[in-house]
Amino acid sequence: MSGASEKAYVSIRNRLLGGEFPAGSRLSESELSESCGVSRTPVREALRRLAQEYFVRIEPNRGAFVIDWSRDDIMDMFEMRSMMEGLTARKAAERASMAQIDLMKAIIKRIDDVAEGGGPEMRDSFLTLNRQFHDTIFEASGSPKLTEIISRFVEQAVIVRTAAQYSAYDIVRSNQQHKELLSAIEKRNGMLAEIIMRSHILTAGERYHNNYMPNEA
Amino acid sequence: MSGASEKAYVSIRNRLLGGEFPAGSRLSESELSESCGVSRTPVREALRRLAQEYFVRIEPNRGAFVIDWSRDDIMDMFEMRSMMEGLTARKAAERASMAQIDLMKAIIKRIDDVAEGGGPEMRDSFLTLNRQFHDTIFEASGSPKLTEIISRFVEQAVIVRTAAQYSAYDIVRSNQQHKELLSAIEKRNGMLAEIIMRSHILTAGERYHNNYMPNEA
DNA sequence: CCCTAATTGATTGTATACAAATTTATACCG
DNA sequence: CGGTATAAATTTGTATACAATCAATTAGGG
Repeated sequence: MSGASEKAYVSIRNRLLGGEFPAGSRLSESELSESCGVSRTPVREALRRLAQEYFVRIEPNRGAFVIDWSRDDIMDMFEMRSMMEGLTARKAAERASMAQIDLMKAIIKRIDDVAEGGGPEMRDSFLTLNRQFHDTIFEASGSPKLTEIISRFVEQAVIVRTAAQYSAYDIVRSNQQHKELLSAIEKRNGMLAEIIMRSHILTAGERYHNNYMPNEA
Repeated sequence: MSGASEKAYVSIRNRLLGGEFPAGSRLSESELSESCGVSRTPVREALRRLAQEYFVRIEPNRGAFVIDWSRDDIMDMFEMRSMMEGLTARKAAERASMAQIDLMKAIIKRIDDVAEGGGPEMRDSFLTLNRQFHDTIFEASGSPKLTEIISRFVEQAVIVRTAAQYSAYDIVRSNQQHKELLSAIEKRNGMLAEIIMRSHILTAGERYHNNYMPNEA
């Protein structure tokens, strides 16, 4: 997956996220091949990968088309993600090691620092740390296969696209939920951890809904 | 995806399900290309597709390896599936049309007939009808994108592999749960429908666990 | 004798050429 | 003028040839 294939994948994916291709439009292999500077073979591979991540839909003998996501679709994805990550949180509460709990504590502290410090790179730092926190939960759940499937889901078009631009206040609020979640995990209260995680994801969905779709479109 | 690519996919998938390739073993593109009667190009495409369905894992520059699933992994998958299909059942209870409810009724009736009739094709008929029933729930949930994602999940290696060989008694029992589920949907009781569906899937998981892994392996 | 390094062999990754299918354009008929 | 059928052009699908990477083996040095 490295070399030309990866190059094509990154290029097309970035352009899709940048909104260069309108929803429903068709992606020509030849054109992509030219603009990516690789041959059609790795372009085809990249398109299949993007289809797996629901960026595009491939119709046999017709090509790749940019997938359109409705508001309802996106909220459904948040709901699904809330269930999936809720499940891992419950398992993490049952199985997390002390080292993993300490790591989560450290990440939470760093997120607080980031929110307090502010600055232009605040959001990027938060996204990275937030990702690390959730990955640690995955790790602590002790279900590698399950975790891989959910990670793949989180990599999907919608989820990636909805990586919201949090304000400092939003970050503090989100991190408060992290603290509550960690507390539940420390107490080995799986059910509580699950509910808190679901709430955590669903409130993120609500925030997205309010921020990015204030009016009917 | 038709033609040579589909041919390679079906061939490799069947052989994987038939246990021809041991877990962890490496799949050579050249050998598959030869045995499938197509060139390496569609074989590579088929392997990527099988990687998406978690039949194999592809390591860059190293090839495709048959994935091994532990008992815990499989039970995790049932748990995940129970949540996913529970979600669609809840939505179906809120949105199902009369025509869809009637269709489910008809399918339930046909499953009862199949169980009563017995015969050698009983299990195949049940699997088909059972699939139709669950697909109707998906359809009735009114969330096409969500449904597509879940359908893809159900197509995965583990789920397909665990399509258990039900006895006539098991079929009757499973169909009883279908009836309870449909009753909840008719009453527009989403929460009840969700719980019944989750129970339905999890009991299937238990049955698999008991039937196929009676002893520690 | 063991460990390291280079070379050989084999396998995956990429590019290109060709085949098949679809879309578009055009000519013909009603 | 509209509709259908045919034909050309474009695009995807497949096969093959070549390049790059990785595994194994062998040669060399300690």
